[in-house]
Amino acid sequence: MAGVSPATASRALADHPKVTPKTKQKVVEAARTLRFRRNSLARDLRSGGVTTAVGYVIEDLVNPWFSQVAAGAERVFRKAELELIVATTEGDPKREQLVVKTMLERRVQALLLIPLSEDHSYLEGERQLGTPLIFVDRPPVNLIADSITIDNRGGMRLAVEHLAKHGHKRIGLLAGPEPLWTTGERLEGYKSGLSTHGIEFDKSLVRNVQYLESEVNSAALELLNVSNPPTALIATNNRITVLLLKSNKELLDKIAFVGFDDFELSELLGITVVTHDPLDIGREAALLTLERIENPLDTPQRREIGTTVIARGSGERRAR
Amino acid sequence: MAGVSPATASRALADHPKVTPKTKQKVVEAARTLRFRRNSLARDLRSGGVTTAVGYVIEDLVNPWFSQVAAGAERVFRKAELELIVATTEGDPKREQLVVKTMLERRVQALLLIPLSEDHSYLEGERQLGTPLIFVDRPPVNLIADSITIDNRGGMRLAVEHLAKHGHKRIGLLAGPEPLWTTGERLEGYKSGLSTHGIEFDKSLVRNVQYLESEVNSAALELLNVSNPPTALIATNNRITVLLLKSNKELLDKIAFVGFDDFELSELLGITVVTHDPLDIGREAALLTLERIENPLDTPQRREIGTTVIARGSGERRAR
DNA sequence: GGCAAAAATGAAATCGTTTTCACTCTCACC
DNA sequence: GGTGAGAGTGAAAACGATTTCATTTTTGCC
Repeated sequence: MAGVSPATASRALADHPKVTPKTKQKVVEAARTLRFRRNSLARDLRSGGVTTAVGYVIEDLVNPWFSQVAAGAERVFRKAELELIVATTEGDPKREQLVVKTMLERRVQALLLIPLSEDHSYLEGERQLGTPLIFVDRPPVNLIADSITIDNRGGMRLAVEHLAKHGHKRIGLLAGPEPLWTTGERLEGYKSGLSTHGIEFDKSLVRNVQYLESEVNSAALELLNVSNPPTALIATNNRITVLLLKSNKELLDKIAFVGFDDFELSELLGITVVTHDPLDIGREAALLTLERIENPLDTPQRREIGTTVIARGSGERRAR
Repeated sequence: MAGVSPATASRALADHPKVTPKTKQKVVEAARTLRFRRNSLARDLRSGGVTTAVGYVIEDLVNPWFSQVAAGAERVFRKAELELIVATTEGDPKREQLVVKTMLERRVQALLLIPLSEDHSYLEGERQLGTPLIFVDRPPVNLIADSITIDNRGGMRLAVEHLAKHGHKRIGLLAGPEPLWTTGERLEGYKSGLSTHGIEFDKSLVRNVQYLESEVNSAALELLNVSNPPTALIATNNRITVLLLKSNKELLDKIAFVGFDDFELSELLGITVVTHDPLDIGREAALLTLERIENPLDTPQRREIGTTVIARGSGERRAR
């Protein structure tokens, strides 16, 4: 329509320097009236076969923590003109593989992954091909790749220390499901914190629970009814904290309590927590991703995000 | 490597019927050892130039409401083997245009949009080209397109009715920022609800606020200090409700209160709300999208998601 | 074994853009 | 006016898969 070759048209629309203003104007005008939209598929295919997108694989979008991480990452990627393609695994390790495969076929520049499966050797090939793989919240298993995690052990040590400072020597632990890597780490941090303060680890003060109101409630009641019961309680994540609040708020008025991970309205409810900023994790993960895109051959890194205690009342009650 | 032509290789990997099991095996094997990954860019380009992805443009990922909607949509799209590409506008209408353009260049099958801008005529061309455009939570302006919204007016009428049933005749309203379409709708619903119950609309009982704790607090205090003060209060969205709780929980113990939109821990706090399920919105939006992909020429629809009252105590206090 | 039909495979075009290379044209300078 | 440099443009290849059409191979049957 502008009476020029596709080559010139392409150059005109790409702001190429070697094109007469007159020609350019003709092309731009024709493009507008034809409602021309450049096809990125063809464009990306031609120029190296890599899209300007980054994949982000998560368990599920309903959990605000995941979307906060996504938000933090997105803000960084946006500046680098990278888009986010999101896919969920729905807690199914098999789906993880499928979803990852689709992402890679889509030729994303990099892949952020909150892993589920217990073995990531299936990604070894991809790693060798040079696609940056960034593990978020949990490290890779049987694979060498970059990862960003929370300082789970350190955070838990902080929680124990906080309670110890307020005179507690019997500290109960409501922990999440066992197989989770983070649960294990936090348990280790708990033990390490106890030993630092000369408190002996007592297995009867630890309960692993599923995320059900009833189960959390009964586990908490059991914990408080052992002989020589705890004077303080720690929950290893915010889901447990919230379930505990829903099922048995009064219980938390009687003892000292510290939760791991913050949650909305925690301030209003006066719940002391050890926490971190999910946006930070996303941001750091994205920054690491950009570095790895830049230098794909550098040694993979393992970075940790620090945690802090926010005192709001529940964790500052002194031991009897 | 398998000693066959690209044509045969393609057929073998695509489970084409006309390919010998033996050849297929050779190809599959070669693909594995070469770590072959099909390039969707090329594939999609060849087959019509449309990706198997749907764009989702939102204001920001931090707000759980948006990600819940995304989750609802994702679940439907997953079954249709469509992926979600997410981009945020960060509250900038100009960015909306940019982001939408990028999505369309990426050749998404459809575009879900929680619109920000006040004029969507810029999408008219796209609509004519047949790309399904689905507006979520707010309808399009100056454009005919599909939309899914909450029944804002109906919900607000429910809230008023609920309070009226408990004897309230003076009902205050803490409303969000004026320019928002939803705010306007909810205000209309409030007025309509009042008139149904023979209560006269009193402008002095309505306050528009920005999302700041201090502003919400002072607006609430002002409302309760007018002559002949309200005995009940409605907040037009959960952000206001939460800010009110944070700034002045005691205030809500004194009067009847109904919030619009639910929020985490509302149950624990005993806050009565008019609500809907964001997952529903996402689901419906996705279903509508699939329909439109199927029949691009059908007349655009405007669907509404219903609301219900959940009584939890705060809204059932009787008027003095 | 020969022949026709059916099945399997390959050659080549295609999707829409970018880019290299070659070509033409303009312009400055001698 | 001729020469050469440089700017602007076009022709054509390329990206990696799919698909049509033609060709080759296999199969079934007499």
